[in-house]
Amino acid sequence: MSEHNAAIGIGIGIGIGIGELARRADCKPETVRYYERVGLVDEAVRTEGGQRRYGEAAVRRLIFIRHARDFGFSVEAVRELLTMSDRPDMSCQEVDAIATHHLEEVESRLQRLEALRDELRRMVGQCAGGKVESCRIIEVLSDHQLCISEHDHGGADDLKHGPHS
Amino acid sequence: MSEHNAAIGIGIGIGIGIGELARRADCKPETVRYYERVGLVDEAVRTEGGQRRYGEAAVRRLIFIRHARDFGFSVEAVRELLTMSDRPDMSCQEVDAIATHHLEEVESRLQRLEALRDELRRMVGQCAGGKVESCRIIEVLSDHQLCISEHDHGGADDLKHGPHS
DNA sequence: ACTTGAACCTATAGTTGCTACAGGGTTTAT
DNA sequence: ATAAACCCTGTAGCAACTATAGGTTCAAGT
Repeated sequence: MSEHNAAIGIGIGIGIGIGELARRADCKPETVRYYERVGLVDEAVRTEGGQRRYGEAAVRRLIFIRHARDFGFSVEAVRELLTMSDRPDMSCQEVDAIATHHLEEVESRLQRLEALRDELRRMVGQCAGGKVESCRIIEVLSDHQLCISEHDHGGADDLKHGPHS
Repeated sequence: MSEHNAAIGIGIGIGIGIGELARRADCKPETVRYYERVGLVDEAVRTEGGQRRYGEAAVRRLIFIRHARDFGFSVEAVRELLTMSDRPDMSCQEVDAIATHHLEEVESRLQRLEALRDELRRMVGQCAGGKVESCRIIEVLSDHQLCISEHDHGGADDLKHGPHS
């Protein structure tokens, strides 16, 4: 049996360590411990010495989480998605709602980022390469009037916060 | 003279308080104090009672900062831009370099966000509205193979970190 | 059995750019 | 004189990790 399990990759009574788990989901051990702390992954079985050991289920769950995070879903959204994926009999309406909402946020962010890009292009395009004194970039930054779009290309925040649930 | 200054908006010996300053640059007093802490704005003159008072120069500087932040420049980038705008005789090469670099980052982020949007659209579009069991969204999240783009649509980080300097 | 070195443990602080308190003091207008 | 509106400092919080310090355990080789 252990040959079979070796082929699968995880022996039943043994399991893999946190490093190997992290490698399989393309993240770091710290991230896994973080997910455990915030309750996205269950507390792992421990060896006598206190080290975490994981099985196939944990690998699948972590890959799901990392993939959803890759898609930009917030940790809270991932938590909801996980809850639902644990209940296969449920209607997937809510899953769809979360994904659709997220898509909308990504689209609105895209629009604002495009406006920002246009404004930056204009700014950079107008720099004649002289002295700071007459630098178009500095001027635009000093005077909002010089922007085409009336205020708010999304703003710095837009580039920071992930779209939530 | 105080009538004239009232017209300008800031009396010479008096100055405005932090609240008024913040209002003029469309931010909050806390933000101004934060900028002071990190050295983006100078320490203000204080009243006898210890309250900050500002003049026109501070208003201009803060507006510049907020505008640059609106453009998505990081605080560190803003610091450099400020240093340069303080030296009008310098060549604006470096200004241009910062802005161009920032533009490039915005553009690359846009691309990844577009890929993400496409993937999300596909995912949402394929949801047939049945049970979670057969939910296409859950499936895609469980299995990266189902993505069109080979891995890495930018990732969650992309939606969080602002583009730096 | 022993030793080495990689992997692991916990707890805590740092990242970015603010924002939000708590628990006071000051200014200004009536 | 008193109240409303403003301001002060210091600290903690947000998201989602990442990094570090200082120690323990595991697995493999000799």
